Amino acid sequence: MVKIADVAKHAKVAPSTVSYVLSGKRPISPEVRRRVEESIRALGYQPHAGARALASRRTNIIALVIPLRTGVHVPVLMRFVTAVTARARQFDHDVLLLTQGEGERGLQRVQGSSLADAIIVMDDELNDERLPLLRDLETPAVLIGSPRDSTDLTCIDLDFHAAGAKCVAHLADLGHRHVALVGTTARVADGAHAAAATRGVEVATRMDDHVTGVIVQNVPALESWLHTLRPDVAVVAICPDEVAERLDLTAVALPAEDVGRRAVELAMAKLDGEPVDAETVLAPTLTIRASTAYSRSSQLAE
Amino acid sequence: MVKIADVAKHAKVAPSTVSYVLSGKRPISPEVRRRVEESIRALGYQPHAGARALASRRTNIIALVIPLRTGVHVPVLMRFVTAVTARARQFDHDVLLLTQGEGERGLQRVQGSSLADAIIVMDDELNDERLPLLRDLETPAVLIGSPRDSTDLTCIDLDFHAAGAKCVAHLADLGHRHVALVGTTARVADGAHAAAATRGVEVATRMDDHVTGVIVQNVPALESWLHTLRPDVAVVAICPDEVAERLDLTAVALPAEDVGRRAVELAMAKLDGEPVDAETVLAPTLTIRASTAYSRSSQLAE
DNA sequence: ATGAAAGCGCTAACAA
DNA sequence: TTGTTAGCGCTTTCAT
Repeated sequence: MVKIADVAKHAKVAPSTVSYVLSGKRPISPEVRRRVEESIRALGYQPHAGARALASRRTNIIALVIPLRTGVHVPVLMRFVTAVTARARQFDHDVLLLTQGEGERGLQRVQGSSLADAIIVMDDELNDERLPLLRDLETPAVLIGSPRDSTDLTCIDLDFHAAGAKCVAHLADLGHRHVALVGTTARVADGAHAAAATRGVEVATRMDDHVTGVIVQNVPALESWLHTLRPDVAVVAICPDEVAERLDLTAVALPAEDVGRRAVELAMAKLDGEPVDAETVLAPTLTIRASTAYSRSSQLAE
Repeated sequence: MVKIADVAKHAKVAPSTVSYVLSGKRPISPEVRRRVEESIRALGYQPHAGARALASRRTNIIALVIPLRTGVHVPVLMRFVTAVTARARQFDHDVLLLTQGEGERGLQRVQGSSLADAIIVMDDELNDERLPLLRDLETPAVLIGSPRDSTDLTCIDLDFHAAGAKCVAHLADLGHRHVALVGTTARVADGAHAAAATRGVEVATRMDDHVTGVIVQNVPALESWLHTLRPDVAVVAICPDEVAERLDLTAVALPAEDVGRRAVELAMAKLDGEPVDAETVLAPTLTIRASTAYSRSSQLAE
């Protein structure tokens, strides 16, 4: 194994100089830098992660905790994961994968044994039992999801309130005046009601004959129900992109890549001691598909 | 941070004794063991991963490289991943997730910086560019998949030869005498032909009027084709469980959990210096569903 | 701008 | 059965 001392000898400098060339933590003369970099290349030197972690108290590892509950949409989960690992690499970090199965103990282990510089916890389960623990963690932590109370946390998620509003706005634009909310969470409903109030749209609590448009969440579970809808009822969904695509649904997608990236950025910011918002929220994007292809007004005109 | 010296002091023993209690690498008197364990609990001691890695040259981390090509069935991939992490934990190891995007460099980095004790590479791409590198790796490596040449490797996969044979046998049992192979790999085809020879079954290279049963692989791509088949043609598939379930197909499933588990076991065995086979192959299991619900003979009898 | 040297927290000889 | 101690390879003061 080639170690820093070997490089130092080869470049005729002190080991610390090699270290500083690598870390950039102090000025190095061009000549020395050149020699050191040359030696590193020549010898194929790669710093020992453990030694580095021990001396610097940085592991260059991010722990990522993923949920394995039934009900999580696996392809979306996977997109989160790959987005996180890709972004982490850009910060010269690797990703340690923990599964929910380990629960709190996983977090404690990571923290206790200094396995990671930061922890990203994915979960949309609003009242997670690990939330208190997450608040007390020394290790910088970022939560992907929207807990009821984000105090002392760093959270990132889609702006579900805005998403609800956007869905209503779209239906309103098409001329719909009576819409129903199906399977929507509180935040989406709030957003929908807020938008409805300003747009003169009535929000029904359940389907009735006046309803000409519906906003649905949790589409996978409602798929068969959707098929029972009259074809002239407009549907706007809040669901994974692929599901929306498959069913040709106008929808606000969960921006998995964005969320994953931002989660890493937040984690790194915290690690650098920068202040970050407790709640980061991503603007929704609505993609129009067949389920709202025809406007209410044109239907009326027909 | 509580360190081993703190525990040692608290338990009135030497640091090394604490270390040995933890590792079990030398006999400890019951009394001392009790005291040490008590102190560990009282102080909430957790060994520093980096320090441990530096001193013992073991990281207790397994690197897992997953493919992200389009075409990989994500749910199955995820089942591999969770199976690997779960089994790894039972060996007191964590999982570092690398994505294929990094290619060879990822492997070199893991090895060069001593990030992991072992590497598991998932890939069914037969002629992977990383294969030569994998052969030369110092770090114990296990390949999930079936490369053309497994010399100097440790591979684990479903026994596709046996799977092909099993499919033919099942069709033969049902009275089929003319079967076709669709989308099958060489190994499956070999197994199918071998079984066909002993069972008096004709294997057609393409669909024709004599064919009463087909063996399909790569089902997702063939889904629409399957719908064009006459309903009395029996279908046996080699595909993920969930796909088979959704389409109600008699099938040999890819045993993701088993493969993941065994991959970890192989990696740990190699790490312990135990000799392992170059190729480990898992016996196929065939689940009977609607696509072969009626035997040929009973159809003829009708 | 560079070097020397003291640890980081742990494991594993080596001693007893 | 237990203790003492010399590193593991790196970072980071402290000197110069």
